[in-house]
Amino acid sequence: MTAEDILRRALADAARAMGAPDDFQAQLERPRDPAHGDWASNVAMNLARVLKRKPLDIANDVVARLDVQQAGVREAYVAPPGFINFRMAAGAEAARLRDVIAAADTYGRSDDGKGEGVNVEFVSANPTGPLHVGHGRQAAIGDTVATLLEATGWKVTREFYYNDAGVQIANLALSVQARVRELHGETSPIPEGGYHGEYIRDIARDYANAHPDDAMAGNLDQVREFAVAALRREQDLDLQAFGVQFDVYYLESSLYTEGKVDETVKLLVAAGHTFEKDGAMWLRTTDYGDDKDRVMRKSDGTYTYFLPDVAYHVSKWRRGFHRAINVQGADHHSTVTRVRAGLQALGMGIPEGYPEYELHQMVTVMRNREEMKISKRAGSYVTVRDLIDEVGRDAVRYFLLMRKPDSPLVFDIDVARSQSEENPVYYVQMAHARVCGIFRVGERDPAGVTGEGIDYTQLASDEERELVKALLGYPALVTAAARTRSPHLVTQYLLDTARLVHTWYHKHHVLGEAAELQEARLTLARAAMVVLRNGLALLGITAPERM
RNA sequence: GCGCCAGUAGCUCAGUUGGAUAGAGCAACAGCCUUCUAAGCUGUGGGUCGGGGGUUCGAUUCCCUCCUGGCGCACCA
Repeated sequence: MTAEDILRRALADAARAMGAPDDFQAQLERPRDPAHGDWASNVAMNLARVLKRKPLDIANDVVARLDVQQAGVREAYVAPPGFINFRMAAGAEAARLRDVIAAADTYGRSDDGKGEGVNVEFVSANPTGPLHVGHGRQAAIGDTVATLLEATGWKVTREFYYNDAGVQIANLALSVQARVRELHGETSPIPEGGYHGEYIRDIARDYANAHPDDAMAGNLDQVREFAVAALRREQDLDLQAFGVQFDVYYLESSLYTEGKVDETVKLLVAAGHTFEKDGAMWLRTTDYGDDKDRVMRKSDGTYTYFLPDVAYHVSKWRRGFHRAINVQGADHHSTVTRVRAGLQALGMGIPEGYPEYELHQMVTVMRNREEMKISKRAGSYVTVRDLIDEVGRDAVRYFLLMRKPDSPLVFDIDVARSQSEENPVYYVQMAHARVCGIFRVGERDPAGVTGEGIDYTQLASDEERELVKALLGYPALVTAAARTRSPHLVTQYLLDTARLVHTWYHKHHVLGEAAELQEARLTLARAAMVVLRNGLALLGITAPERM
């Protein structure tokens, strides 16, 4: 049990002894200002109302009841308006660096999820072109959320949903057809809603070579299959370059071929939430919070996109995922209510909040202080590949994760490619490399530094105490980031921790100090290495040992 | 018009279930390389947390309202 746990329990026990409710939870936090101690609690203020007493009096009573020597507390005192502050004994916190080092790669992991399954769906691009920056943001967020969940004890399935059955795919086929005909000197316009990127010409050329018998690309089914396969391959390469791997690729077309769409319609009709109007079949989504009812089968007999979406989520549920997270662009937020309404209408016992959505705002790419909108290959948008080629995978991932998903993101290529202090990803990696450098220069094997037999009171400076606190706070950070699905908390944490490492490194020398001090500092360096490495690993970013 | 998201330092953004004097990076200015990586460090200046109400011991955080910006409001996906 950590000092934090002991304190929390002691506070809650004292509070209950004074009349607090049985389920009372004591809050404990790291004060922003070190002058307020190493830990602080506001239990007295929270209890003031219930106990009908002044916070200061309560605080004093609580302190009088505490016996927290075992947690390493040197001093507990009260500060107005009723905070209880704790100061830890010298070396008491640093001694836990031993645990950090012992846990190594597993430091920060927990069993929050208790091994339960969760499906994380992201990217889910239509196979109609290379992945764009928005997909990149989604890939980075989705992959990292998945990793965070794995790190906190969930059994994660990464899933990619291919919309390979809609109107857009038909347009893709027609676009390729037009380019094939162009190869033979025909002027054949790209249809309305078609695709103009250079990659369409590549596919057309490949198709012509592969199917000389179909010179004018008259076999649209064949063209479509060819084009979809080509683009799926291309997207796979994009994802591979970005370091993202999926467990399941789910094809929208399979929902039709396996009869799941028809089945869903039947279930919805049977459940009594549908009606016919103007030759179309509607779902009464207003029963579930939508502002208007939605067409599910158009008057021409085809389905609107949201019906297969509902069928798809039924599939997730039936595959045993009682938790599903969809990472999508915020421009799709209107689907949230609809899909959930469809699932509710089925009356299958699927919870109201299923699936969860993690919606992210748009990405704009800047270069030379101007918005960059075109890519050579894709034409009308910047691709993930463009970015990776320009600034490298690590920087792309880090930059796309820096902001909380709710914020629009500005990707500044000039900053991302600069190898200087203004680039946060290098700043963090550099902190790791510097610490590694100590071991290299000192010809010490990091694995030999276990933290055993160390005099932790040696780590007494402000810089060391702050760094120790940051390193010890890592597991809580991972838990919080996973629970709130917030990768940006990790980038923020790494930046903060890297700063503490750099400051410490600059101010305190390790090699050549008196033996006890040197060993204590090596232990701190080793622990910092572990945390930076693990944190970067969560983001899918490398932790170089030298730069 | 309706819905969702945002509005915090010159710029880009954090701010954990409401806590103590609101933070970081960049930019600006002034310093630091015979010392484990200067891809680094130190210091300085910089704020009506969009406006106005409310809840409370306490609000950037919760509620209401208004303003501004982005996105979405199809028998498109």
